Amino acid sequence: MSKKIVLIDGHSILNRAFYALPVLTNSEGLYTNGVLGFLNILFKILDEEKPDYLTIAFDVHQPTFRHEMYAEYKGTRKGMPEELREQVPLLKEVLQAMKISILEKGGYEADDILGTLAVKAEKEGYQVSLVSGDRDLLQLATEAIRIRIPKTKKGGTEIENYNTNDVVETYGVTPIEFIDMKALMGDTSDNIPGVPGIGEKTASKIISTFGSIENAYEHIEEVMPNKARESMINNREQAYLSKVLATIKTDCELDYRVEEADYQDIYNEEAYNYFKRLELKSLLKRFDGMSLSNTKSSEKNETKFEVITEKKKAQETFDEAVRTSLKAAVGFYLVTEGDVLGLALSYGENTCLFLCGEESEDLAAQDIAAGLGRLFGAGSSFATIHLKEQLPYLPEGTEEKISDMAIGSYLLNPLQSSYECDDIARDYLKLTLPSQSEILGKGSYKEFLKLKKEESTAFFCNHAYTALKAMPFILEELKLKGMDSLYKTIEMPLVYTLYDMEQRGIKVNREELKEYGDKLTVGIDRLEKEIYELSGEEFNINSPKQLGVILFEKLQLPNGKKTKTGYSTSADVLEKLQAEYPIVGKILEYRQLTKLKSTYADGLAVYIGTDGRIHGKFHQTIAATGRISSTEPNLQNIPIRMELGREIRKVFIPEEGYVFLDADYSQIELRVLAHMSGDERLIEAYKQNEDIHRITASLVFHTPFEEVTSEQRRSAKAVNFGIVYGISSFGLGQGLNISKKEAEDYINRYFDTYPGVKAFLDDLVSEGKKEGYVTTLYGRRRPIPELASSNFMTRSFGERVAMNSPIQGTAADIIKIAMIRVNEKLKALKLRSRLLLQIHDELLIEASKDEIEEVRKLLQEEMQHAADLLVALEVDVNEGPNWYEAK
DNA sequence: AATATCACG
DNA sequence: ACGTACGTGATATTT
Repeated sequence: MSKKIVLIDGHSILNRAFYALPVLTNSEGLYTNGVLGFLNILFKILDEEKPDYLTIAFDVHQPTFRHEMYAEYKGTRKGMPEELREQVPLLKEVLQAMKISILEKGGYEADDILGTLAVKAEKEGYQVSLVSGDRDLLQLATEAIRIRIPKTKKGGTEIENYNTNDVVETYGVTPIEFIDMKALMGDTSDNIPGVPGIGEKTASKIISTFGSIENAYEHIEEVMPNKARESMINNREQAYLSKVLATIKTDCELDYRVEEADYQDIYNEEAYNYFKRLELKSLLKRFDGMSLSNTKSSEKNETKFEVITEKKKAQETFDEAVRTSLKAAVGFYLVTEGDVLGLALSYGENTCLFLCGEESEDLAAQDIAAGLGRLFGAGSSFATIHLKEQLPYLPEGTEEKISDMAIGSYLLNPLQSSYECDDIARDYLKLTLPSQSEILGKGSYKEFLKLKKEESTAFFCNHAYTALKAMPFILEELKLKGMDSLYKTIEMPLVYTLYDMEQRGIKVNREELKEYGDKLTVGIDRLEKEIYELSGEEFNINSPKQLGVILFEKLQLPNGKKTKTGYSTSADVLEKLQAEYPIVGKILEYRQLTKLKSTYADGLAVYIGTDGRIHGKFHQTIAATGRISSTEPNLQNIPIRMELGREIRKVFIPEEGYVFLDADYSQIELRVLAHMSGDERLIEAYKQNEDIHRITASLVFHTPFEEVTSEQRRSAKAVNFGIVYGISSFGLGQGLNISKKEAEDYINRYFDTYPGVKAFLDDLVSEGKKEGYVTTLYGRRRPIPELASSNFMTRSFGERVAMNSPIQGTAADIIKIAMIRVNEKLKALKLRSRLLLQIHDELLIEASKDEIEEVRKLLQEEMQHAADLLVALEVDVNEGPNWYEAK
């Protein structure tokens, strides 16, 4: 293997890092977010590549014509903010302390320095990684030079990699041709004029056809389309100039020798002191082994993974795993894609991967199934990740034996955006693993196993390995935080419930859905004509930008108020104009219809499977409050509020011989509030078993119950909602369309009426501020970092979250308990009726006609008694031949 | 990839 | 004075 060198574009990465992270300072007031982000990326790359050499290049800020133009251009928008500027020297100091080779030279840009170094290193036989945030460098990609572009995705950084082929795949041109392509399309931020009228698509087409600008001019009469050809003819000079500007120099005069760029001693005392002073706490653990040895300690225990494709060897390994499972936990991960492709196992000190199917002639999926049967028969403690996806291939009866580390780490911190293996390894094992998209990209597991055997097997083994190693820490932490019961009795059993629901799916009448869509199309066409008529021209009504111009400029409608990047055309703005301007009503109606058509009529149709059912997915680790979410498609936002939309529920139907039973909690969140706050009057109000909004209105407005007007009731209802959302006078005013002052008055009256609620909400906020998190009745936590913010808006948001999360979260806990019990009970009683959907406070059951009464009772019972609160939970059950009728 | 809008609880 | 209701996901348009 040839030696590796990593070259980093210092300014570009620092810049990316700075904008990716929220502002962060140490206690001295030094800004550190850019430095922190830079170091995170640096360490990620070092851990991943373990290169032999490393250099970081900076351009010196003053010189070159090209650069001045750039500064000026940026100056017109926003210069480098002070917070970032001061981190440049700071970063250099830190890197110097780490004894990392830094290269900067006046007169050259970082691109040119990097280009020169990369080409030089390649010539000398090195494998080169060029790290930058800038796509310009793609022109340098070769087999030996890999361009790496870190992207700041939610939840961490991911790195896009480009060798020659990757550039071709992404842009349709070779790296060399990329220069010409860029020269044609131009780049304002680099001050490359390009050829007017040619964008990315056209440029790619021209260059992939002709190979270069020069050749394109030689055959200029063949260049298509006409517009591009003419523009090229008229801008010949500019095209050639652009090419010069776009070309990165590879022949800078640099006094640089690769051998001097080795980095031996990055974890030294001076560096440690810098990290400590900057309070880069998450990075400090990297210095743990410092005093023991100063040499390359990043060469940690490289776990060895074994790949098994022989039946005999597999049997023996299963034997060993079974023996281990009798006294210790075993980590596993089933690799599936339609079928089982393999199984990763981790036990004791051994981690291995069985491959079956196409990857092994000897080992079949049945062999793995048999092995799994033996293993789960013997052992009692297993750890994995994403259990729900593996359940189709696991034996029965694994409940209570398997832990899912993604579920556990979600409970420990529900704010993360993903709970993949690499996230968990980073958080609990301080291990840097490549993410799926980094090594796999967008390909399938099958391709992945074929093309990148070594990386893919390591990837799968890491799942089993990480599950085994991280699970004890996660379980311990859950216990410490009082969430072990939540985990064991709610979240893990729910995995199986959701799996059942996904498998069952819900039947949809395809023909009727089609008819519904056609009906919408008729209405859309009619409205479209009418709108064009009224506005005097044709335009794209779906474009808020174009619509804004038509309404507020051409037609001069008043109130072009709400802006951000133009006029707001949102429903609440338009509704206020509706009465006076007929076109506005048409637009609102048009919006409604197109929404129904695209999202529901057309959108749902593509998910109907061969069995005539839609098998949506339910996600358990998304919502910060503990709710479940639904995708592909989202079955939790099927229209109901408007009649026309509601109609679509008629296409959701039960199987022959079945009916739908729909059960929903009545005001579960308000009841939870009554319980948690212990407010006596609110509890009393519920005991009366009367319309709660009317009671509230009666109390708040000091009006006899019978005399409450519908207006008063509406206001009281809005206040009740507001309370649950984390009340604010502004928000309530918005919701009720009244002034902030009036809203404030309502809120005060409400709190006078229910003083216990006020005290409870105040307590939640102060608890959140003190502890950094709030909890539900079942111990589920929601951290609220916003409460510590000095920014008023951010902090206010945190306060509302502190008031809302325990209520919404407790309601979520309760219905989860109900779901598990309902599902279990139906199965235990051997009933054919089954749970299909959960919509936050509602369960939809497909009930066999001969079981209706039994199931109705069961639903009532289980849902009502899922929690024992100070106020009774009320459940309404409805029956119907489709979802529309059952609600 | 981000923004605007709107569907639900 | 600040400028917002809480929690999601899908689609179309624009950058």
